[in-house]
Amino acid sequence: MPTTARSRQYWLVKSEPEVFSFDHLVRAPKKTSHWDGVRNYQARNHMRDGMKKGDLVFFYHSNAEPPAIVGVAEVVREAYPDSTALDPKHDHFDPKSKADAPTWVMVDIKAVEKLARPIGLPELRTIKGLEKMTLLQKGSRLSVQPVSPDEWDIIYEMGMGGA
DNA sequence: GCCAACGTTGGC
DNA sequence: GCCAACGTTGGC
Repeated sequence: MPTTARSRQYWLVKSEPEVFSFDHLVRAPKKTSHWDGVRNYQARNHMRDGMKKGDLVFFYHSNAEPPAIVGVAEVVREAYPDSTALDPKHDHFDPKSKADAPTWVMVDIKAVEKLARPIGLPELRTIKGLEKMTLLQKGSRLSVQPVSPDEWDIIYEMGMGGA
């Protein structure tokens, strides 16, 4: 099997809707925004090493009532340096990150579609087949996390009201 | 607003 | 290298 063959991967990103909601993304120019401000190494690694153009992303609203998966986005640009880490005036400035060796990266994501029905966290917890989903693990705070194809299919089907 | 869980920092 | 203290995340 050719090693270049690689099927699309799936992800989930969290955002507080008060700060940046899925609707913000939909209304952004070209429905696209950089996903900056990630300051966690594991999340950074997922963006830097895992996210490829064409991968699909669930957009999750944290600190919402209820917290919920609300939309689908697509990776349209792969990891590049997060300029907000290099700007001393920026909230997300990180003095340890250097311009010639940036610690933090961002990707660009584009809104694809809003779920016909948001799938709230309490409901997700009841779905068979999602027991191992990273989002649902106790104490899980990872803001960029992988989603398995099976998990993706289950949630997408529920959200788009098929069946 | 509370607080449990997590990640990071820094003293030793 | 350990680990206590601290800051943050994010559900409730």
